[in-house]
Amino acid sequence: MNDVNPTAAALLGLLHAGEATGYQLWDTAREFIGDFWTVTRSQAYRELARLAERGMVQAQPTRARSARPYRLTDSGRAAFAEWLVVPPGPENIRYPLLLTLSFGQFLDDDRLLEYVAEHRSAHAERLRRYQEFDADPMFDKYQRSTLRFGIHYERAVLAWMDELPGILRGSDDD
Amino acid sequence: MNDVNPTAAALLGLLHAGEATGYQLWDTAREFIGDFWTVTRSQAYRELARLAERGMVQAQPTRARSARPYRLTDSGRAAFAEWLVVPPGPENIRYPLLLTLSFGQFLDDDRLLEYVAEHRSAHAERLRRYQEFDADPMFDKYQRSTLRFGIHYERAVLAWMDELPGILRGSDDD
DNA sequence: CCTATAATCGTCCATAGTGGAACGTCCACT
DNA sequence: AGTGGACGTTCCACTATGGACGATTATAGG
Repeated sequence: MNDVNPTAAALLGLLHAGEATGYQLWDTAREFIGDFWTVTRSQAYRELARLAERGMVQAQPTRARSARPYRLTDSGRAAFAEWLVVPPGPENIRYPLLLTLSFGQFLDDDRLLEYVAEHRSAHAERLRRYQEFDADPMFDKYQRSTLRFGIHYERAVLAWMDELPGILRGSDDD
Repeated sequence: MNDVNPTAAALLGLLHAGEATGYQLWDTAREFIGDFWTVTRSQAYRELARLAERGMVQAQPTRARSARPYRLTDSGRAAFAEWLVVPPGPENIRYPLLLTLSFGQFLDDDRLLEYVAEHRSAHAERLRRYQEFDADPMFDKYQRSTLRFGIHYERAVLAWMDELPGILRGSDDD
């Protein structure tokens, strides 16, 4: 009926804060939900166009730089509310490093561990950033909840990475 | 040049173990790399067709049930080797529960915690399964490495979920 | 004030990934 | 002999990714 996909729903959710252009929505999506729900620019524009067709958002007069803000309609608000009460599905992880690792028999272990080390610094950096945010009182409890996920996740990844040299170099057999 | 996408590369990797049909590849991919790299059936068939066009796999005479096995060619082996030495990119997580959670202000906390509880049991079950595998000596060190990721990950998710009631119910403000 | 540079904004396109419907074949079991 | 389930393929609609291209506006330095 009025069903929207999660990405469209996210845009509707963000539009509750007031009208915004595709670019702005993409940008805020990146900042607020980008760590667990990617929205590309093309996608934002396409979903907005579809939502407009279906009357869930309404294009406003264009501003400078031909910026076209969209405003949430009642129908859009309703569709968002409907989407919100659908039990969320399982997560989906795509981790190229693990894919490479699983074919490790065709590569040398040192190379693998280099890849791991490169990723490690990025994860350490993200953890540091998350922990800064965590100390910041400006976030509400929902943002804090997702932030806490990030912290647990990054810590797990780091712990795992620290374990890898022992596993890979530990034994040459298998 | 001979660049293949990660999914195609995974199929080439699996084909090192001997010729296989699209169905078989999909099935083994699910089992071996499915936890961090999903390959759908349609995708497996499509990538095989593309790889065949490019001469990286070769269709063998069809067997029963019009099963068409593919065999790795030298060119395919080379393409896989090339792919393997490309540093793997960052992971990509799509977690609908976190998306819903980030819009938690429009939902009641009890409902959110119900969603969390439902997911929790699935994660607990996966952790249990992983830990069984971890005790099994039949896995080589590369499989064990990816398995260890799963264990760290599931533990992190569970720890996070156990923290949530305190965060969501702890304070009504923000 | 002027200009280079960066940020904002939109469109378009090729490629990649998801999920399920539809359909046929073969096997095991009753 | 019939039937349910596993195997196997095709096709399709929808969703997502990432980058190219081009235009406009803000802003910072000279």
